[in-house]
Amino acid sequence: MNIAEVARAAGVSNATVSRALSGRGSVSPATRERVLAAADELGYVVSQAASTLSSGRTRNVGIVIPFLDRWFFTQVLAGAQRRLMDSGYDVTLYNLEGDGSERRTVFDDFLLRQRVDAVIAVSLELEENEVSRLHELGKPLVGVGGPIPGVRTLQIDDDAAARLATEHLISLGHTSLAHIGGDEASDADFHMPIKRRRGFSAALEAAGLEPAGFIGADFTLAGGYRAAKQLLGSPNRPTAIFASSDEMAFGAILAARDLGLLVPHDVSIVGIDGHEQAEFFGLSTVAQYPRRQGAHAAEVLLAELTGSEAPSPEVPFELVTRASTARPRPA
Amino acid sequence: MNIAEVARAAGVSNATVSRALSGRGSVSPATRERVLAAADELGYVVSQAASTLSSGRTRNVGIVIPFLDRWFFTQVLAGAQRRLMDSGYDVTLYNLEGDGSERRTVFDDFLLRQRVDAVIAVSLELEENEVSRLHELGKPLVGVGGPIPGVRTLQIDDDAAARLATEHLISLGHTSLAHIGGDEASDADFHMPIKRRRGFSAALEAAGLEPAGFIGADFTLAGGYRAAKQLLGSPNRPTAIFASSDEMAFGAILAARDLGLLVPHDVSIVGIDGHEQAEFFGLSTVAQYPRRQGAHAAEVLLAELTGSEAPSPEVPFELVTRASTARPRPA
DNA sequence: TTGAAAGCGCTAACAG
DNA sequence: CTGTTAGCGCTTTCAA
Repeated sequence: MNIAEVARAAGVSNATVSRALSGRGSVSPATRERVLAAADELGYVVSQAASTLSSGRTRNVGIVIPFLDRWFFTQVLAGAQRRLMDSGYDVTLYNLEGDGSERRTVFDDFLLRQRVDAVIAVSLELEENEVSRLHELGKPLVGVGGPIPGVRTLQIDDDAAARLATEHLISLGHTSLAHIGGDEASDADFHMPIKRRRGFSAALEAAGLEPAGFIGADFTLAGGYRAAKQLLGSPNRPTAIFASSDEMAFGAILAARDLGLLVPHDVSIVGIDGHEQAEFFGLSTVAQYPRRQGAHAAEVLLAELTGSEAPSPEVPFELVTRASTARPRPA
Repeated sequence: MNIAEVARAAGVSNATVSRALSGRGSVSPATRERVLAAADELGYVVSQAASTLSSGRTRNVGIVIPFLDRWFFTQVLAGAQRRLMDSGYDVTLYNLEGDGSERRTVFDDFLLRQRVDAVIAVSLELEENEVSRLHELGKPLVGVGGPIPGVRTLQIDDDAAARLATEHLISLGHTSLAHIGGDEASDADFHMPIKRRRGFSAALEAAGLEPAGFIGADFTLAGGYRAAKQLLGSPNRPTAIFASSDEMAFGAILAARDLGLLVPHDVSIVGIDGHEQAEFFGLSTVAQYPRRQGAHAAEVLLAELTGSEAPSPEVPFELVTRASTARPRPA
């Protein structure tokens, strides 16, 4: 089943079938109608390989991701995949987790094997030559969740988001605030932890307050738990904790409970993310929308691929207040 | 940069380069050496499209998945992707979550567009004609996490796993056991909930016990929480709960705590999955290894594609005992 | 073991 | 608006 058979059935040339089916070039409505009918009847679908070979377009986008088991990443992936599929694009997934050897493979072999039209890099710090090679090949590249030098990137303003979370606590009247943030090890994340910590500090400073503590941990429930245990177990424990991610914040909530502390009565806790379980935990958080970020990234790429003007990448975030934050208990 | 340039550089024909690089057909060691050197030097990689068009092979496997935000699925995906990448295969991700309209698109357009050599279906009940169309196209198909009629599938023996979990509780001396399982809505899962419930019942029956309760919920933390609250809030609450998934079990643990019950002192809780957070929660569970299941699935496909004998799909599971289960408190 | 040559199925100039 | 035609780059007979 190939284009020729459709052409024969519709009584036109191969080229016309190609035009009618792809939408490139003009075809009279009547002819298009006939072609579509014939193609449908015969159950014809273009051969991806032939089309690619001839046109240079693959209708395939590569998504490179550092892990698969973090909520943020899968959300971005899902959002991007969905948006791309809606436009008839396939998504090839490159999961870099592991020893790092696959990273070179991905770049040297896969991306260069002309398998993709464009690339989305999620929370990944690309090396300069990785970026430039993609550029040379004319492949649009957009980052999500971390800035890549010279590359359009979608990410929330981490500094501002952290400030928002902190100011929320301050506005409630807290004066003893601690922060649970990323440790040095979380470097796949472009200093994101540092920016959030900076936002925290800035908000405190603006209010004339001193930080009541900082503990680095990894971005997991267990990490948040351990850090919070430490913070809340100390003699002069803070009355409020800002955690750099919701998963950490969940851990902090559990730690507080295990210490017999009531949230928010004894300690207020706020996170960043808008994780789907935040509602369950009653967690106040600065929500970001990774799914939309993924979809936006896809749109930017799609626009670049079709030569239209790329949409301006707005990356909204907002405070969602739930039961985990309240005024501090009067001393 | 194409095969011809490499051929020229190595002083051989295109055909020989193709043979040397693909390993199909015989080439003298010396020649192969020269070809590889030339290709490497020139930074040549075969054009996927041209190769596919000419050979009919895509070196691409489609993975179809119902959601992206469930631990089990992403683990399977990661395992399969990794194994396939190691063998030089790409993975195209089809995420079916949504209204179901994309399901037809995926089958009608994407899979038939000759974009994949094989398909892995994760926890997806395929319709008969979907299966047969893949068959007609000669595309190997393997399922993970749910049986598809007429298709090789990797999945744990749900009945046996549930029995194992239940017997663990019984062997500790519990006589009042309840079950939190999937509700009717979880139908993407091939009656898996039903099989697990059956295993639970069978184990009780074999021990001459009556079930102390069953509540259906969805496979989430919140679902498990609500169900456990109900179970544990009742006047004659069970001393042990078997939850169909670890996430549900986490919810049950939190529910117990919120009710002021001690785990395992007042109530023992066991799950199924071997979720990465099970350790944090101290959850006893019947661990399965979805990552390995994904890798196995990939191996089966790879074997079928190369014509070698497919490995026998072993799908192990085992009881991992932690702090959430213990003897019932003497009455 | 190696080379010559015929496609694989589609797209995009170009001509009309 | 439509047809003709020349590739796209590789694989695979078939011969040598």
